[in-house]
Amino acid sequence: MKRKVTLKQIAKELDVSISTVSKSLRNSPEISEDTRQKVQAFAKLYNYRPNNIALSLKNKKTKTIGIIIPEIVHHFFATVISGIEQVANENGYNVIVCLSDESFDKEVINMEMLANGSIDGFIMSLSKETQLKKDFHHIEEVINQGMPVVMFDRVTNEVLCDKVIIDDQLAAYEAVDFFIKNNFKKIGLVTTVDYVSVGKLRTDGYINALKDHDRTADDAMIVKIEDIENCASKIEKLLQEQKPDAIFAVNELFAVTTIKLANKMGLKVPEDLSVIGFTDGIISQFSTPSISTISQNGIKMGGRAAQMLIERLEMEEENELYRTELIETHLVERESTPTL
Amino acid sequence: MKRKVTLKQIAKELDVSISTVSKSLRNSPEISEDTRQKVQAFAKLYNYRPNNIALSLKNKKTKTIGIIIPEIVHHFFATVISGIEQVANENGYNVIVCLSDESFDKEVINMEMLANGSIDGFIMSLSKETQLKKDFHHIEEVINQGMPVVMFDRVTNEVLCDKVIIDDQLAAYEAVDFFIKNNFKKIGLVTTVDYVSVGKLRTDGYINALKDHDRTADDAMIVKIEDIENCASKIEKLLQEQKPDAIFAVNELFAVTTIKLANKMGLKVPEDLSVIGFTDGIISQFSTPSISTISQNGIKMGGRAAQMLIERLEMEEENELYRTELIETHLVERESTPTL
DNA sequence: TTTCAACACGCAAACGTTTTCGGCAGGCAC
DNA sequence: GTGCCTGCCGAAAACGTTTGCGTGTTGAAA
Repeated sequence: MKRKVTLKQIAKELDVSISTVSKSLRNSPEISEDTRQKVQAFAKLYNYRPNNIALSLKNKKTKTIGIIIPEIVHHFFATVISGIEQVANENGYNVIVCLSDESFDKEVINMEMLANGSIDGFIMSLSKETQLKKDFHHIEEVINQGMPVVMFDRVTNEVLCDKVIIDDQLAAYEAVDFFIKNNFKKIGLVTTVDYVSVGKLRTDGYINALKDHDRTADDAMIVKIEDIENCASKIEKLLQEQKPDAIFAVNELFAVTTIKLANKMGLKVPEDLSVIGFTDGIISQFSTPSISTISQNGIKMGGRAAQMLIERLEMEEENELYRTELIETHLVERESTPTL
Repeated sequence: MKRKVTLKQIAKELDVSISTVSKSLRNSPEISEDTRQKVQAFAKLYNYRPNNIALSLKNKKTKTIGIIIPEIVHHFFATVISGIEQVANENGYNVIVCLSDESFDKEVINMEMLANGSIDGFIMSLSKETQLKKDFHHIEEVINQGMPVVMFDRVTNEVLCDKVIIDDQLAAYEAVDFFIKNNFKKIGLVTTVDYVSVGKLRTDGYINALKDHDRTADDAMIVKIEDIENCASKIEKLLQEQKPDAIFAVNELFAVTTIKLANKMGLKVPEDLSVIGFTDGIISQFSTPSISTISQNGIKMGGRAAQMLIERLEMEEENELYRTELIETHLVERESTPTL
């Protein structure tokens, strides 16, 4: 086993100083052609590669981006990571991934862990618990220490930083608008509890769309789900008692669950019930019927977030001007809505 | 903005030496109660945290695990990462994720990038291209440099290292065995091209199960798919010409695609055709009908891989004895197979 | 022969830690 | 008064880099 070779070892072997070796490898004109070639040959032979940690310490840059997300076993977040990783890689950055598991404490611990020099900046999406507690001091703190943060998807207005989101409210509006324009009468909503920021926005979009068409949003037509495991009865109740002809669900899990329950009750989708979901993930594509949905391009979102972070990292002067970028969405029509 | 405070700054403020500060914070008995308290109070006030990079350089340990996988937008790999992250976190490790995108070159570049000090060890699954080329010198190299590697799922016998896999052949055998025991006559196989290691093993399991029951594996009953985008015609041909009553598919994408095509041809699942897939992912759970499948616990797989790696990292003496651990699988019966 | 520039290289600091060792002062025993 | 021990602290090395600056040697010009 041959261990990694260092400048010091090369210097010793060739009987020159460490600085000579370093300069030779970096093609400094200070060094004679002769020794330079000798050193380079030797370095190549022993496959010398500078130690990243030492470079990080010296340069005070790690070329590493920290990602903190609630879950990775979630297609949307996986696509975002994929987008981040791609852009990061193109720019010579690595990504280090931490999962908060929707827990405030884990989010805080992970941030503190990474903030102590391991990374140059954060890309994150808030955990549910953090959104519930509205406690963002851990984020404020790293920003105060001069470490840039880019938030995506689940963001908050209470923290000043770059953000990249979709227009959740508008997207939801468009889905409901689609229903209204196509003459659906009783449009139900399956959404999250209000403290989930994106859920709330999508709920607002639903309500506004109805209002703008002179309909009232009836609370009986709205189901707010806290826990996906125990949501069946609530959705069944909505389907049974209100007999909606269309359902807008704020994520694909809610959409597919609604469809499954409807099927069990003898309702055919899309004949008896039309469904539009949110997030164009695996489920929407492959379930039967495939689900019409608001596409939310995670790859693009992650890519933009990474770009914004890297731009800020490589700016000379600091800039207090924070941007919020919108990633466009659109309705993907599939089998769960009728072709008209 | 207050930047991160260092030992040096504390030392200067309190007019003591750096070593005194360091020792005070680590509760060394060398330091008087008095100064110790003073230093600790000051450090707490300014929220001192040791710099990870400096510690890594000094200790020659980064407490970071490098993960290299073909894709993250793939439920199985996401669950594996989740499992790795959990165990890593419990042991004070972080994970840094790189994606090879199924490309040999990206796999090599990523490994070289991380091997230069950024991480303590690798957990990886081979890219398709690497499996095709059978070129593993990049892996041999990092192992030679004393950096432990744990491979999972897509592994190779040509590299000596710890591995964690499922018994792909046995699992496939059991799926086919299930069909045979339940009196299915014409059992088809939808699999990958042979160079994908796990695909080949599952194919072998299929063949062996047939042989053991005195049936011959007919090539006409086997479809080998290179590219999921252009597989429809091949599968349709199998369904049409051979009229199988059961299909074993080596992953869930193949399974759901087969079901969709069968539906299009007017075949009902499971009445006219039974299907068993592989990998208990989102698709299998939520498609209609839900798909019977061989469950492959990614969380457990990742967890075991992380344990093996960390054990090896924290061993004193080096140990050339490499283990291959098997994660058990089982058949999850759902709607795509008849209840008997 | 002296002077000076160019050339080639080494020294040392710096990044932020931890830890070994040595030193200084005070107190105690003789 | 001398010697020694102990308690407390600081200097310095080490991890692996990069880089500004100092220095010695060489050759040519004066």
